[in-house]
This record gives sequence, structure tokens and C-alpha cells, in this order.
Amino acid sequence: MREALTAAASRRVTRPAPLRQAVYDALAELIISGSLTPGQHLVEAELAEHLGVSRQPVREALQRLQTAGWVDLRPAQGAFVHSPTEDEAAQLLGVRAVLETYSAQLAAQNAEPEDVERLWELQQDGVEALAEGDVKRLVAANTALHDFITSVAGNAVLAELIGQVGQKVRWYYTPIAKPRGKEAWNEHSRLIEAIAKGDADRAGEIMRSHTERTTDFYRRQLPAGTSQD
Amino acid sequence: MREALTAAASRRVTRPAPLRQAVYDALAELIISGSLTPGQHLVEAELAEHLGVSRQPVREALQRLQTAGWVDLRPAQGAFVHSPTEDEAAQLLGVRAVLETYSAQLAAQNAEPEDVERLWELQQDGVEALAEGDVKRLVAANTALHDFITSVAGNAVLAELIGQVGQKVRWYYTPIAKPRGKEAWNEHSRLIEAIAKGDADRAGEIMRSHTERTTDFYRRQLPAGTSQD
DNA sequence: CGATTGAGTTCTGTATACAGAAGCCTGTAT
DNA sequence: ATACAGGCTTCTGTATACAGAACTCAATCG
Repeated sequence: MREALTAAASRRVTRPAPLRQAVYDALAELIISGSLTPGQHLVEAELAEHLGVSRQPVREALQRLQTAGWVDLRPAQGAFVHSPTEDEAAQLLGVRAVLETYSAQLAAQNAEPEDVERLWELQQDGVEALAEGDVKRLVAANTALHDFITSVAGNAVLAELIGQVGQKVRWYYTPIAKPRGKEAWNEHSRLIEAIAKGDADRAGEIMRSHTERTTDFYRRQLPAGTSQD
Repeated sequence: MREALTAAASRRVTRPAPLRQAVYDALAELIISGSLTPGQHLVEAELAEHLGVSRQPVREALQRLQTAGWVDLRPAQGAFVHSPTEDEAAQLLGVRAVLETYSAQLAAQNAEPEDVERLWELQQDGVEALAEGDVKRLVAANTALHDFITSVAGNAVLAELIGQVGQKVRWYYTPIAKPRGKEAWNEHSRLIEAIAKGDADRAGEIMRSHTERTTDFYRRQLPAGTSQD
């Protein structure tokens, strides 16, 4: 009984909901959605007024945004929305590939039958979205599938890094990238089969080529010649 | 002339040295060195007084420390030094292995002759430290070698992640881990040879087994049976 | 007419002040 | 003696105030 209470206490019903967190989420959303353009100067007072809070929570949120790589904090000049270079985008894709590969390997080692079942459900969801041409749902299904594989992998550190890197990749390629089509979901299908068999090497290899194809797919859509900056 | 001045201006002589950065470094140092033990409650006012600043820069530093995973910020309760579980430590080692492997592959692809030369110098340094039994120098040489490989890899995103993960790994295993001996430096030697040849697959494979041996080496030194928490 | 220097303005960096919540200790009642 | 309740203390969360640095723009000099 006592342990039950202790466990219950660890999940408080009401979160005090710190303002800095709300501010962080709001700013991240503004950056990812493109409302704040790369290189833009973020004036603390303006943000504070716009969000209806004081400068203090804004500053704390900016600190976290810097560590997460969303803004650059120049001393005595304030915060600027991070401007990713093409180099950085390419590097992000490379890192994501190895992390996702590892994720697939672990998932294959740890997957329980019910996990595999859930994977097939998610796969089915994506295939349906593809057939209906529902782009938004297709993107969501793709994210859901990859996220679930990561959760099956059971490595929280890995999940955290994949989340960070993936968000940045999505941000950078959102303006130009359309989701990949039928081919990608065929690859998913083979991937799930490998995970179901517990074949870590094969799952990793499939994920590796899968993310590399996605990388090529993105790169091919890049606008040519913004290489000056 | 004008360009020369512009270039010179980009490297300011005196950095305004924001306090929050100094505070961040100081606190990180205190945590890594063990002066602040895991789970310990960090009272802002105490830290501020101890460092001779106000609470404001302390709070900003704590935000960054949280995002970097060094402290946990509980709402309305303040900051606590992060307590890594054994699971987390194991996960860190796994992630580090794949990142280092990727790093070695890239390094093999990009290495110039002068890079290889520098690698052999660092290798030599480590071998000498090993022969002299200079533990501190040995650890430094090992870090320097791995860091240089990462820099040759030329992926800043990767370097950032390896840095973060590596620091955490070192922190967690510092109390118990002694550096590996001759075997590790033989592996380094074969690794450099592969990089010199530009053989990415082989370099990656050597790095993979190298980090896995290190992982096993660490795990074997773990105190048995703290598995209850 | 162009470059440069200076004052004025704006914004950041830091400190201080205050309100609210969480934890602790004490006192009382059973 | 123990358990509970209430007040008290401490700490966090947020807001405001002030000093200093950086940028801007205009006026002056070459």
C-alpha cells in the first residue's frame, strides 16, 4: 500500500505548469512553423509582450533553445534564430541515418509479438494514407512508425537524440520536402519483417538503405546554388 | 585593408564573458568532479552566493544544464544533480559506440596525409604514456586521439553529440574506471592504418569492436547489485 | 560629396523585490 | 506515545529596475 502511494505521488495530478516551459514550446513552435525566419533577431521585450509574460521566463526559454540548437545567443546582442547551412543539414542527415540504423537493430532484438502487431497496424495506416493521397496523414504515419520503432528499441538516450536530430531535419526540409511514396512503405514492410524475425543485422541494413534513400531524396530537392553563404 | 580589419574584428580581443557561461562551466565542473553528488538539491541562492553573483545567471545556467542532461529541474522544487541509472549508463555506451563508429568511417574517407601523420603522433604519445605508467597522461592521450578522429571526420553535428555523450560516460565511470592498457592502443594502431588506407568499412569495424571492448571493460568494473533502484 | 566621429537610443546583462507554493516543525488531541 | 493539523520558514517563480554595451543616425570635417 505504501509503495502504491509513493508511486502515485510521483505522478502529481496538477502540474504547476512553469511559464518557461510554455514559452519554450511557443517559441519552438514559432521557429519550426516558419513564423520566425532563420537569422531573425529575437528581441526579448517583444517576445515577452507578445506572449504576455515578463522577460525573465523568455530568457530562460532562450537558454534552453540555444542548447537545443534552435537559436544562437550572441553575447550582448541577444538571440537569433539559427540559420542552418547546407553542410549542417547534410551532417544532420548522416547522423540521423546511423542513429536510426542502431534503433532498428535494437528494435529487432527487443520486439515482442504485440510490438510487431502494432508495427503492422502503423504500416497499414501509412499505406492507406498513401492510397488516399492524404499528405498530412502520410507524414504523421511515417513519424509514428519510426517513433514506435525507437520506443521498441528501448534506449531512452537514443530516443532523445533521434528526436532532436529528427526535428531539426524536418524543420530544415519542410519548405521543400514532399514525403516519399510507395517505395518507402515497401521498405518499411521489409523492415518490419526483419524486426519480426529478430534479425538485427538485416533490420539495421534495411533501415540504413532506407534512410540513405530518404537522404538522397531530400538532397535532390534542394534548391541549387545557395552555396554562397 | 578593410577586409583585414573586418577579419580582425571577427576575433574580438576581449570577450564580454557573459556570467551565465562562467556559471555554467563552474557548475558543470563541480558536477563532473564529484563535488556535487547525484541527487543533491541545488539551492539557487547558495550557488549564487558561493559564486559571487545573483540568482539570475545561476538560473540561466541551470536551464542549460537541464537541457544538457546534467541536472533535473523539478517544477517548484528547483534543481537536482542528475542521478544516472545503470540502464542509462549502458544506453550511453551503446549510443557512443555507433557514433564513434560513424566517426571512424568518415575519418577514413576524409583523412589527408597530414591528418594521418598527426594521428601517429597522438598514438605515439599514448604508447609512451602507457610505458611510463602515467595514468593522467594516458587518459588525455586517449581523449585527444578520439577527438582528433572526430575532427577529421568533419561532421560538426556528430562531434557535438559525441562530446556530450562522451562527457556523460566519463562522468559516470570516472569513480571506477581505470584506462584500458596495451590492447586498446594496439587497436588504435590498426584503426589508424585503416584510416590511412581510406578503408571506411574496416575503420568503422575496428572502432566498433574497440568501443565494444571498452564497454565490456567498464561494465565488468561496475559494483554488482545496485540493481534494486 | 563622402567619410568619420559623436551623441542618443535601444537592447541586453545583472541585480533586487515580491508573491505563491512546498516542506518542516511544533503543538494538540486522541 | 502517536498521529494529525496548523502555522512558519524556506525556496522557487515571476516581475520590475537599473547599469552598461552595441547599434543608429545625424552633424561636421576633409
